[in-house]
Parts: sequence; structure tokens; C-alpha cells
Amino acid sequence: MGRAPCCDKATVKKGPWSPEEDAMLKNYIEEHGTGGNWIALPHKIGLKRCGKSCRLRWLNYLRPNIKHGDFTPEEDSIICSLYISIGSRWSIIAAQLPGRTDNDVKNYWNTKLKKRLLGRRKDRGGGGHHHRSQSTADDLPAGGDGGMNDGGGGERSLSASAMERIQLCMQLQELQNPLAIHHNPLLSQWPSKATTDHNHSNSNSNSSMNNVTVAEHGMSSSIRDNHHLSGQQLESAAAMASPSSGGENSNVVVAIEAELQELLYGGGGSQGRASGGGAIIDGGGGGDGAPQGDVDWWSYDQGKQSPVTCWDFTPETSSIFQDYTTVYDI
DNA sequence: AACCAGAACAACCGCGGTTCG
DNA sequence: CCGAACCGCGGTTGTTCTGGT
Repeated sequence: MGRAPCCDKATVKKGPWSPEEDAMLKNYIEEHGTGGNWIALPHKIGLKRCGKSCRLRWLNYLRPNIKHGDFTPEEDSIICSLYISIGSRWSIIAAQLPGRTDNDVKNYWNTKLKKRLLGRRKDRGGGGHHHRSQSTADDLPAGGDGGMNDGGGGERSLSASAMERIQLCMQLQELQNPLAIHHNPLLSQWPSKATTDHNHSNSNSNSSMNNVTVAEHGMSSSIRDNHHLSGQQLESAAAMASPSSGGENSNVVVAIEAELQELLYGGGGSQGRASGGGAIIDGGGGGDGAPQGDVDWWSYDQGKQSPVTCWDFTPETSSIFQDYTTVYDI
């Protein structure tokens, strides 16, 4: 049974918004608010638009204090680190970037950062570093080996973003220590475990056994319950990020933090950056391991523009990030 | 100057989760 | 408890812009 369409597609206008439509929507919302019902909103205003379209337009474009373009190195760093940690949870990532929307972040990642990070590997490949695990986006095949696919086609349950994160993680780790990836039990187990967890990802009350894996890594229940991270995502985030999951993985995180700088800004680039070398994930030993030299961008945020003051940093997201900071021992 | 390819951005689509009657 | 309506999110597509030839 299909879902009923949210609006009559024959009568609603599609495509780019005109300045007049923008003005109508903006004026109405500023005067009356959304009224809690986006579907009814266009009818009240007299717009021939789908309610979803109105909502999107408001959130991504018309809302006050929206920033467009010119992502700073700090923002780059936040996006990359969070993406590696939690995957394509653009709304959560965007919540850490004042004035940025999830759509903006997503576009920025897809068009720039991803290419900068993943694309760079190919350059390296030609430049003398030749590694065992070919982990570029193109190279990771359905039947790929290197321990990532555990016999029975584990890749079936891995999303593209998950694969991407594996690639990034492997790539970064290899840069740090070409041998380490093959000795990381969590990474080598991950596909099969993720498959198991993924099958139960929606049952947060019954899949206690799968949650054990999460609990072992210290993931809080509120993240799991409130934000529906799949077992796969939790697993990857926890495996890569949790300091409690073992020193080896902490090393991975440290490697990621360090190598992000190299990947993003080139060799020695971190030297010249005022900040951005910090870590969302302070894997370096339980909170003491603040990155020396560079300003960690969490401190930067807290000192100058705390997430709490973000324009869309709601109490809910605040609590979520409380969880993250707890989990990741930030 | 014209054309083309790739990049960047805006918007749409469909799905899962939540709420409410 | 169930189903419909709604919300929010992530993925994808379409359009516009920009740089190169």
C-alpha cells in the first residue's frame, strides 16, 4: 500500500521559487509562524506550493541567519570528523555549524569535501604509496576483499556512506600506519557485526543483544532512541570513536584527526591553520589528550560561539550532543 | 564568441518515524 | 490498537554557473 501523496501534484507549482513567493512565505511565517502545519500553510498564504516545498524553502533559504558558501577550515574539520564518526547525519552535523543547513552541508560534502578526501587517494596512489587495500571509492567493489566482506556478501547491508567511511578510515589509518588496519579487530569484524545489528536496527526494545555491542562501546541510549542511529552506524561510530573501545581504536581516531588535516589541507597545512587540528573525538587518553598546538574546534566553539548559541541548537540537539560529548569523551 | 564539461546549488522525491484521532 | 496525516531526513535529480578549449 503506497503512501498517499502529501499534495495534489497536478495543482502545485514546482521548480525554483520566485522572489514574490519567497516574500509571501517569509512575511507570513514571520507574522504568524508556521502554525505547526506545513501542509496547510501554502493554502493559508495562497501559494500554489506543496507544504513540504514551503518547509524546505523556509529552512534552507528564507530562515534568518542562514549562511551560504565559504565554509571555513574549522567547518570543514567539523564536517569531516563528524561524518567519519556518525555518517551522513547531516542535520546533526549542521547543528554544530551555526547558520548552516543540513542541505548546505550535504551539498558541500558531496561536491567538495568528499572529492578532496577520497579523490586525493588516487593522487597518492600514483605518487609512490602503493597499498594492499585499494580503498578508493571506485575500487571498493561489491566483492571486495581485504577482509571487509565477510563471506556472505556483507556489503549488502552497508550503505554507500558507510562504505565511504570505511574507506576514509582505512585510508587515514593506512597513512598513519600501513599495517594497523589488518590488526584492528573491530574493523575486520565490522561488516558481519554491522549486518547483524542492521537487521535489528529498528527494534530498540527487543534487540538487547545487539545493544550490548553498543553498550560495550559506551553509546548512550538517548542517542540510540532519539535519533535512530542504526546499529551499523552506532557500531562504526563506537568502533572508531570510543576511547573505551581500546587503545588501538583510539589510535585510529588520533590518526584520523591528524590525517584529516593532511588530506584537507595538504602536508604541513595544519601548521598554518589557526585552528581545526582539534578533535571531536579525543581518543588520546580520556580527555587529557587535547591536541597540542592547534586550537581544538570544540574549545573554539565553546569559547566564542558555543553550540548552545547556535540558531538552531535546540534543547533536544543539545542533549544529543551531550551524549556525544560523553560518549566520545570530548 | 561559441561551445562544452564539470562544479555548485536548489529543489524534489521517497521513506521512516511520530503524532493524533 | 490501528491507520492516516504529518514531519523530518537523506538521497537524488535538475538547473544554473563557471572555467576551459
